[in-house]
Amino acid sequence: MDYFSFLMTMKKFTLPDLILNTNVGESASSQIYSFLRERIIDNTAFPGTQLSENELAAHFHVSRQPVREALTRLRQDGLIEIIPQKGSFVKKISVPNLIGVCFVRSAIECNALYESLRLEDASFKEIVFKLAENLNQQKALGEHSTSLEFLHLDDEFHRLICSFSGSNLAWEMLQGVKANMDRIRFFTLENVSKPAHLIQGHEKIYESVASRDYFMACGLLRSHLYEITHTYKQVMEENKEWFL
Amino acid sequence: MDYFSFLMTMKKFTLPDLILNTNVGESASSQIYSFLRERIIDNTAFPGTQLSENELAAHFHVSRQPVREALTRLRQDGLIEIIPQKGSFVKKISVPNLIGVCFVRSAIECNALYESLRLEDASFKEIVFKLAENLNQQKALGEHSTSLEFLHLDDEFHRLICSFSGSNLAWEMLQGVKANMDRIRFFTLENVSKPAHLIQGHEKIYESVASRDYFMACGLLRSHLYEITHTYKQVMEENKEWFL
DNA sequence: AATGTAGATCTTGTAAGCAAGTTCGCAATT
DNA sequence: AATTGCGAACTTGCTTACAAGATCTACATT
Repeated sequence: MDYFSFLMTMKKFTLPDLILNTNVGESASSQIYSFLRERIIDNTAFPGTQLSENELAAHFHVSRQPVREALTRLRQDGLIEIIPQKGSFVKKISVPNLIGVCFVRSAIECNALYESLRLEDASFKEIVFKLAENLNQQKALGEHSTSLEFLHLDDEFHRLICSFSGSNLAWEMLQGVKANMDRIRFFTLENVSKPAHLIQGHEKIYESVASRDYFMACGLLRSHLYEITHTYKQVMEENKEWFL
Repeated sequence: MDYFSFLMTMKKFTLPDLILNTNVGESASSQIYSFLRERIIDNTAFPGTQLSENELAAHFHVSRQPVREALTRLRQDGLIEIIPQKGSFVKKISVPNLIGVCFVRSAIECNALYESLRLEDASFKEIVFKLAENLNQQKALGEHSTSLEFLHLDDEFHRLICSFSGSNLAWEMLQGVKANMDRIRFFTLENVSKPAHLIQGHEKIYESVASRDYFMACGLLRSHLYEITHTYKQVMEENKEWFL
């Protein structure tokens, strides 16, 4: 049993003492925010976990103030819930929210594909080339990759699709609502939707895009994005208390 | 010259002393956040305005902490920029961001229209009925309304369109990215895109939706949403220093 | 007159402590 | 044994105070 698995068996979310990087231009609260956000998305801090300001402050060797700011930002992200005089808790995964995110993602990514039709040829080919590159990296990783490594490549693939819209803005906006979905993907990757399967999906999408078959690409992309609305059920079976 | 206009002529953003509601369950920081967010969207706190933590704390008769939390949330919304040891400033309006928001909105709202085709008849008719009701309210307000009143009805119209997707989630997600767009709409409403014109647009969209002409409705909605990418230019001419 | 430097005065970041509400356990009482 | 009540130990919200960097002004120097 590795360290993170061990943590997940504990009732309270505990951390090793962590020394924040004081030399870098990043503030303490910002570093704490990034750290906690990652721990929530990779489910080290699983749904329902209590995040105590005092405890976190002690672990990071800072006062409560920077921790409070980090928690405020996490609440804004919809990842935690702060109840006055009770505590701060990692939110449970909301299935309606998951479906909503799928809808928003497929709406935006498919429309980005549609915009690609208006793109000038050079720009179009540039993105297609980057997609091919990314796909090769996915294959190179193969089954030997960790979930986190593959997730980054998967994100990059979909970011490139969004860039067909002419800018990176659409993808950036998706980040704000994507966190809840990523928490589930972290699990399905190891159980149901393994990398090999996702790579197949990406490959089909890529081929349709490259051959400028918009309708096919759009349909495949939509199915690909909505896959999680089926696969989450298996994760839910094993961890019912994590879902809302 | 009314009070708000007066404020807008000043270099620093100043406020009258405001007493926060202590009896209500809402925290001080939350009240300050809501207040400042509205002032930024209605351009009382115009782009470039400095928001001093000390000054705000004095005006609200609280310490810096709740003000800091409010500012942190505003930064997360992309409405202000906090520069350490320099100050917090209302962000300028970004034209690329505006175009990005238009893209995201039209992608989501048009896809919601598409989902309406799968909706069962009763649900469909219920939303159409609400749209008609809303449209009547818009007409009732007429030209005698304030920008803010009309904006609320306009928002409700588009929220109803999003509800064709089966839930309110898509609209809620749009709120996070819509703020920058609303700042411009507040001006164009009084200069270029007057309510009467927008009501005409809404009416045409409504008719297409009601007669289940998906392609027409989608096209009209898209044009309607992208209108601001042309009308903003007039506002920009008069206030170049507010734009990025 | 132009320039450079020191200091006062801004700014946000962080620390430490108090206030008020919730929860949980232990002890006294019935 | 069951229940009730009090208190200790938590929680977050807010206040106050200090730290450190940025900026502007006034004065001295060239």
